Amino acid sequence: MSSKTVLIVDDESSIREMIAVALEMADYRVLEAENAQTGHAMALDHKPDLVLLDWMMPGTSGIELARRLKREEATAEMPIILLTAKGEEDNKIQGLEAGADDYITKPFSPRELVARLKAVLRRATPAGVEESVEVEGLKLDPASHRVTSHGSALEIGPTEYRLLQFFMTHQERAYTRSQLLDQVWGGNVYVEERTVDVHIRRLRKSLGETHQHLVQTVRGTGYRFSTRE
Amino acid sequence: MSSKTVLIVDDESSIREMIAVALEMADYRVLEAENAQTGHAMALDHKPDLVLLDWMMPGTSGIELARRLKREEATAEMPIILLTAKGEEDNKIQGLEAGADDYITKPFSPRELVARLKAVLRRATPAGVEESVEVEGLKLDPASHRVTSHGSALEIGPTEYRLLQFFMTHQERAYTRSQLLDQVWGGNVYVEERTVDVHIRRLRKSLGETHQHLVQTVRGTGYRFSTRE
DNA sequence: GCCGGCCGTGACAGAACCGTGACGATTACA
DNA sequence: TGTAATCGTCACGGTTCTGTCACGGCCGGC
Repeated sequence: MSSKTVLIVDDESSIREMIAVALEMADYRVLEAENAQTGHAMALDHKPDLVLLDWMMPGTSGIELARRLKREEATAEMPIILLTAKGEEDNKIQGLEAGADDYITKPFSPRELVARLKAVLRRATPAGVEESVEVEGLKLDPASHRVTSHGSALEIGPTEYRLLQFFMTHQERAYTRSQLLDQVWGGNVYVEERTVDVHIRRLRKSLGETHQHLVQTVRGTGYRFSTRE
Repeated sequence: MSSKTVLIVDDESSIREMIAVALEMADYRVLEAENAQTGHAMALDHKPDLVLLDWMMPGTSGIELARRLKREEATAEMPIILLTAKGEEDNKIQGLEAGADDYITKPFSPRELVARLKAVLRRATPAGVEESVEVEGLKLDPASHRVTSHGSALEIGPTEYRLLQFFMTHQERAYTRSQLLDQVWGGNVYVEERTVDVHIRRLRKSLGETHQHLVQTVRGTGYRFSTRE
């Protein structure tokens, strides 16, 4: 579950700070810019998953930046949430016409912010239609989030599920513990490499006698999922 | 999933335009009329699945048109959403009495509009289009808005009903709390994810011993409705 | 056959996750 | 206008999952 990156563009550092704290607590990566120019540059540079834009800023205004971002190919798909001071309700339509995806009126609670931000991200990321995979009667179906062995359900924990999913979509190739941590646990976590071994063990146990030969140890390297020997 | 047709009746072309864009992005077909007369004609002519009506218009007002549409056989089943300027909250009751299915205050975000429009379509689709669903003696009948277990009625709240309906029409698939909030609550609401858990609980309680195994927890992910396992 | 490194395995404590009852607020209804 | 129903949130507790460790077996090289 790789965390998303959010770019905050606001001239008041105290506001930026508040938002940043709230977002970091909700496990988002945060970038900050204090004016439209640097904001624009950072949007191009870091490709954040979402941009939080203050309406009123010295120099180029938020809405102007919003228009610019929507106009450019590289950033057009980037969801934008506009922040505005209370009592400027009329701007709402103007803001949304500029291409903003949502519009939050100050003052707002951090929780509201996070909730609306989630909603916007949810919409912006269409659920990937993942295909189910089957190998020797072992079937993993992402839609129902189920693993079956010749039709009967297997008990399997969340991490084992992800591990198996990764393996089944990347068969016949050896991965180091480090690579598996990256791919299955998600990059920026600090976890002992030996932990992989433990989950491999648990996965094998879940797979049972029938299928555990599919998860193979590559001594000195890591593990591999393969139907061949 | 053939896309639905929405008729917009508003005298301001900029508003019509904004709404049209939003709806087209959400994959609806859009018809526009700039006054009640042509709106009325188009409603009869094209039989849209829903009508968006501005309250204040020169000549015949939106609410008047709403009443007329509800009075005539051919258009009585047609869901209507009224649009009104802010600060005219009092009209709400009047509007709903006239037969409108929902009531949106300007300014509104396209997102909000689409969400509420979906909600209205979901619950107000003319009888006959929505089939009743039955699974293991548990039957949900949209026409009578009733849930029965082997013939005897079940007590079930509005939200639980919608939740169950969604589940029964989307079986064998796991949904995250976030997705359920989108689908059942409507995308623009700001509600804690754990709230889903509580309603799942209430739904299970309503279903009773007999059927609660159908609502399954997918640990680490969300919930699923399934007859298997 | 000996040895060092590598890996399987069981145990464990802390964290994460989910079910559940309760509560205040709002809404619907009589 | 009062009463009931429903909603969203919270806090508590049980259960499951996770990451780590330690022990010991296994393997390969010499």
